[in-house]
Amino acid sequence: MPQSDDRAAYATLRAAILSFDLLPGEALSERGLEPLTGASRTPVRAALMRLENEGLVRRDGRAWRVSPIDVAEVRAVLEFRATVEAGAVALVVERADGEGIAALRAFVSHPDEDGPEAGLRDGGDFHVALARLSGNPFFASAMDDAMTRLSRTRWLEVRTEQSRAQARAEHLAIVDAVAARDAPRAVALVSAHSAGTRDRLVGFLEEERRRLRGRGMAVVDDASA
Amino acid sequence: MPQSDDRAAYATLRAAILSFDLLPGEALSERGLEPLTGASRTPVRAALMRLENEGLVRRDGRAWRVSPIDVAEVRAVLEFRATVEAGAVALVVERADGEGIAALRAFVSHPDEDGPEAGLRDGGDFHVALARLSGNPFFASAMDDAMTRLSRTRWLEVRTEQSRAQARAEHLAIVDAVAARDAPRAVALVSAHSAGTRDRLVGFLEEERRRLRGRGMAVVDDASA
DNA sequence: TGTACCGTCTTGGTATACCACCTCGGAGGT
DNA sequence: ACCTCCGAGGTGGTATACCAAGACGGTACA
Repeated sequence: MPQSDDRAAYATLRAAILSFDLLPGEALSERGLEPLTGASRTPVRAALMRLENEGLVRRDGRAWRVSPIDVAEVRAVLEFRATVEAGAVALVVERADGEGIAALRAFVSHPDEDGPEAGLRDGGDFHVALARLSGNPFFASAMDDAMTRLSRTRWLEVRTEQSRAQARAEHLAIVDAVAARDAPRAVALVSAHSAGTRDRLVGFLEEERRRLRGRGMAVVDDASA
Repeated sequence: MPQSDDRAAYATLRAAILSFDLLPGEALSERGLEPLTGASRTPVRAALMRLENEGLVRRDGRAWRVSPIDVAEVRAVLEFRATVEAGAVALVVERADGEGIAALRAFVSHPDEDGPEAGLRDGGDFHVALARLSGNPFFASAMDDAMTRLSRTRWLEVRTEQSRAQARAEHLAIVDAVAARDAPRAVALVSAHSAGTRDRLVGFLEEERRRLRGRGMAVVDDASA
C-alpha cells in the first residue's frame, strides 16, 4: 500500500482539473501536488506528462500550469472534430453491425437520469462510441482526445433542457441514418451537428468569458499567439 | 553536464527505433537503456512514455517493447490520414497565403539531393507542412503522428526512383490545385494520393513481411487482436 | 524422464536525495 | 525615495536506493 499506483495520481489530478477544483491557468508544482494525490513526485510527474498529452496541462517555461480555457483551441478542436467525425461515420455506415448500432442507440435514450452532468457525459460518450464503431482506433482516439479537450467548456452548451433535448434529437437522427445505411445523410447530419455545436459553444464562450474569469479561470483568445 | 537532458535520451531512442537499430518487437528494459542513452532511468522512463504516445513503443504487460510492425495499424493509420488530410487541404485552399504555398512547393522540388532517405523525409515533411497550412494545429499534429507511425514502413514505398517520381508528381499536382484555389480538385487529388499510398504500402508490406521477419523484425497482422 | 516446486535474479514502480537554475524579496548604497 | 545587487527559498531535472512482483532455471521428487 505504500504504492500509490500512478493511475490514482493521474485520475485524481484529471478529476480535479475537470471539476475546476484546479482552476484553468493555475500554476502547479510537482511537490505541491504530492499531498493532493497522496503520491510522491515520480507518479505525479508521470501524471502531469500524461495530462500534458491530453492538453489538460501545459508547460509555462519549465513550470506546470493547468491549461487555460483557450477560445482558439476550442474552435480548432471543434473544426478538427467535425472532419474526424464525418469521416468516422462514413465508415460506421459501412461496417457497424446491428449490435453496435443498438449499443449506440442506448446512449441516446436515458429517460431516467438527466441533468447537465448526464447530458455532458452521455454527449461525449456518444461521440466516442460512434467513432469507435468505425472499427478504426485512430478515429476513436482522436474523438476521445477532442472530447477531453472540450470537457471543461462543453457544459456551457448543455446547461438548458432545451439544448440537451436538441442534442438527443440530433444524436438519434444520426443513429437512424446509420441504421438505414444512408451514408450521405449520416455524414450531413454529423456535419450539421458539429457545426451547430461549434457555433453555440464558441458563442457561449464569448458571452461567458467575463463570468468565467470572475471565478478565477484564465480565459485566453489564443495561447499560441 | 551531469544532466543528460531528457530530450537527448528521447532523441537517441527515437533514432534507434526508426533506424531499426532497435528492432520492431524487441524487448526493452529501462536499466538496459541507460548505457545506450547515457542517462539514468528517470529520463529513459520519460522518453519511453513519450515514445509510447507516438506509438513507437508499447507495453507488453509491465514490460516495454518496441512496437512491432502492425499491418492492421498501418492500414488504420492510412485510412485515418486520408480523412485528416482531405479535411486539411480543404482548409488550406481557403486559408493559405502565397508565401505558404510557395514554401510547400519548395518541398516538392529537390533536384540536387535524392535517394530513398530524402524521398522519405521530404514525403513526410510535405504532408505535415500541408496540414500545417490549414492553420489548425490539430490537423498538423494528427498528420505528424500518422507520419511517425508510418516512418518504419514508408521506405518500402519509396525504394524505386519511379515511385519517388510519382510521389513528387502527385505532390506537385496537389500544390497546383491549392494554388488554383480549386478545393474539389485538391481534395480529390489528396484522396487519390492517399489511396494509392495505402494500396502500394500495404501491398509491399504483405510481400516483404517474410524478408522483414528474416531480419529479426516482428511483423504482426493485428496486435490488438 | 518428466514434472512440480522453490529460490534467485531482473523487472518496473516508487520514494527520495541532490543539483542547477531562476525568481523574488530584502538590504544597502546612491 | 529609488535602484541595484545579492542571497535564500523554491522549482523542475536527475540519479539512485528500495520495494514487490514476475520470470526463469535448477533441483528434487514421482
